[in-house]
Amino acid sequence: MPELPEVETIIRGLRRGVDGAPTIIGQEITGISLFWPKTLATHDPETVNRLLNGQKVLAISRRAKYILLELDKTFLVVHLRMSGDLRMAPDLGAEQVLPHDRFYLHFASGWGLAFNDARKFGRVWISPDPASILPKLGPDPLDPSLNAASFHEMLTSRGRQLKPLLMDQSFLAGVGNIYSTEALYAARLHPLQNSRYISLKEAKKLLQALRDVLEWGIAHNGTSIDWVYKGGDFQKYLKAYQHTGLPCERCGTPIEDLVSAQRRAHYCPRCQKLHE
DNA sequence: AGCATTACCCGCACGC
DNA sequence: TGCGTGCGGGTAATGC
Repeated sequence: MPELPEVETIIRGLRRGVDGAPTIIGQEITGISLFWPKTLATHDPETVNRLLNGQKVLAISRRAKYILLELDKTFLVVHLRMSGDLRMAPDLGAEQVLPHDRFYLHFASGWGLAFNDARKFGRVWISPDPASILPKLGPDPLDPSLNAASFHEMLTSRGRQLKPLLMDQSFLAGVGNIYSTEALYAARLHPLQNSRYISLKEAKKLLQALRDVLEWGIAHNGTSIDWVYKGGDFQKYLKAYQHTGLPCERCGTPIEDLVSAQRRAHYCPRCQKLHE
């Protein structure tokens, strides 16, 4: 389910405990179960059991859309891709509890961490050095050290369509289709606008829009737009994403959509004009 | 040649 | 029932 707000919501739940489950922090691993072998990208199950057994979860965090579970001696790195989910559940046995459960971490407490993933795109890595697992990633839009001037420089030095550029994780890390669409709408920038001709003022507005949309999404526990992800309600506040044919909230013009880099983009043809 | 950008593709559930 | 679609990104292909 992952864009940054959904990943943040999942992490927050695991850290604080949710739906009667305890926090994941401090849980001691007693073993794993693996129902879809491709899920585990780095080792065979026997090696992983040996590597993880007896270790405790020290912390949970994220880098871009990657979830990092810090253990005593290594890291568990998780990417949920399109349809993955992580949940704490009691009494996870040797058989999967829900359809599409792919991987369990069993804890000494009797609770377990389940990795559920209908589309089988998600992956789990184990490494003492997460940086060696992660691909080249751009700055996080929520990182306060990213300022308008450097964002402007990033945009104008690239000469690419804004929509696919914002979703390029090596350019900016954590933004996907929903929140890039919403941010461009809020900033009144066309999804196909060439980034080379973005003004400083526009860059500042776009960065602020990205932050507003992401923070608002986090505050609403993410977006539950289809069967993939439940629990969030940010879909109630979307203004452009999947609004094709509906009137623009600002000017009443019907929202249109187009496809760029294999991904759909929704925009107001009147508010979001292309320019040099 | 070498870097930057784009297209294909991976399982599956869902809605028209 | 069949078919298009998709909250992602690695890798191959192509472009500059």
